[in-house]
Amino acid sequence: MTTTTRGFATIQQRDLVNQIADMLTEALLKGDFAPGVHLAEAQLARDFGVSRAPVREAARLLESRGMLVSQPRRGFFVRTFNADELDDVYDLRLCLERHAIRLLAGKLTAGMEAALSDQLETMRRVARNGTAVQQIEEDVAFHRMLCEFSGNHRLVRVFDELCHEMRFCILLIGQLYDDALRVADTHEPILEALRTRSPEAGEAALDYHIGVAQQRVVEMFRERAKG
Amino acid sequence: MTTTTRGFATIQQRDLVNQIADMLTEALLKGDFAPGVHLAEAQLARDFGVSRAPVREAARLLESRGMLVSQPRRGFFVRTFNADELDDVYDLRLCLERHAIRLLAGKLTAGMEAALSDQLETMRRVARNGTAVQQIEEDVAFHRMLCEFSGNHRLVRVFDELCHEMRFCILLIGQLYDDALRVADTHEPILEALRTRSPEAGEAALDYHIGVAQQRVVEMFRERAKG
DNA sequence: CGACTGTCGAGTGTCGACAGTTTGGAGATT
DNA sequence: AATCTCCAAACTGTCGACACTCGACAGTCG
Repeated sequence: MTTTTRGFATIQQRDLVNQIADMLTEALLKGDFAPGVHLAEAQLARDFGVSRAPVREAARLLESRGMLVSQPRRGFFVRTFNADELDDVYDLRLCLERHAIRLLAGKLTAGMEAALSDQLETMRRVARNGTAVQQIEEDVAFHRMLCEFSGNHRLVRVFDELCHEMRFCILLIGQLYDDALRVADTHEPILEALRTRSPEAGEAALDYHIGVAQQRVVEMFRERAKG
Repeated sequence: MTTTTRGFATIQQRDLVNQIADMLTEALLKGDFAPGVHLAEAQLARDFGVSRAPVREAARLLESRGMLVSQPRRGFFVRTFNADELDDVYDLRLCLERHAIRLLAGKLTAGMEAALSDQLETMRRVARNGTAVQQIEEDVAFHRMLCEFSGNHRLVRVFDELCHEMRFCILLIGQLYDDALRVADTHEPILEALRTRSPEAGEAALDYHIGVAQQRVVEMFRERAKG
């Protein structure tokens, strides 16, 4: 959080574009728009009570995040995913996190370890009494920490992009965690491997953890496409 | 090239936004704008002879590609790179290509091998009589093929983004290849390793090849920042 | 009956304009 | 001389409007 010299939080210059982008994102994740449907600028502008200009820019933003696609002279459409694309996303995500773990294993500090441990505790807490969305967010936050602690900021940016897409697909499926507490526990081996400072052990733990999730999510997604 | 049933090339619907984005990209890569300088929409609009709307959208596009950054109420600025950021880009690029090689080693077809071999030949040709820009493009094309043949389309997209940034930095440095022919030759071991279908050998060849480039480019970039 | 053509509504691409903000400098003050 | 204040110019964010394009539907001709 950026702060002024007096310690006040700076007033967020949340212009219309970002507000609209956030609202659209939320609507997309809530499933208000079916994949593939056309988003008319003028209609959205009326809905939000603004002109088309900021709507266009917000849509472009979401396009760059892979949530919308545009066709010349036809406008914006909600991004459609197929199971293969989702599989690619998970594959790439694993690639990134493996790399992050490899980097991280060589320079894990006590502070990082504590932060990861805390995050795991948070996951367990929301697993007991939290919404599905919260559970997903805290899960993502753990993995994001791994990326952050790797020290490669560019990697984090790509990870964030992939997360947007995974979230999109997961919430499209409906529900993911039948036993959130058990899912939270499966992160323990990753942290355990990191404590041994062994890149190989870390990669192995990740391979298993993400591999299971990938298989499960992609499978559910493939089923949903059929039914 | 898409064609109609009679063989006509489809008319490119190149709207202003894409044209402007391309021209801006070219100008940035040519070094017409120093890193960090402010790009005024109205001025660009006058230069291009259009209104501000398409200029804004083009700028947003370049922002999403990481070539510009924007600040609320202040507008767009040419992205500045420091050596550490460039190092991150190369680090991530190696991560991606290692993954691509790993995937590719298991399913290399004769067609893929021939394509890579051809591309290597093209590199040698432009190394003898081609511009520095051509040499870089053909070099990138070889590595892009590796990503494409991996079968993970999402990976290719990220690779393309990283390439934009690397190109930006490399052309900022001025020149890269003192001996382009030798550089082209250093790709041979990668192809050779792939022929043995060994993921480990492929990764090792890549590690060396990209490691050398990374060290060299980042070093040159760091020097330039000082002088 | 089928294929082509003209028309119409919806929607995007682009433009010029206005309001509020930021910036840089002239002038005043210490 | 250095710093502060205030103002004007420049710039961004947003808006409403217009022209052109696309897709659909009805009508026409073979």
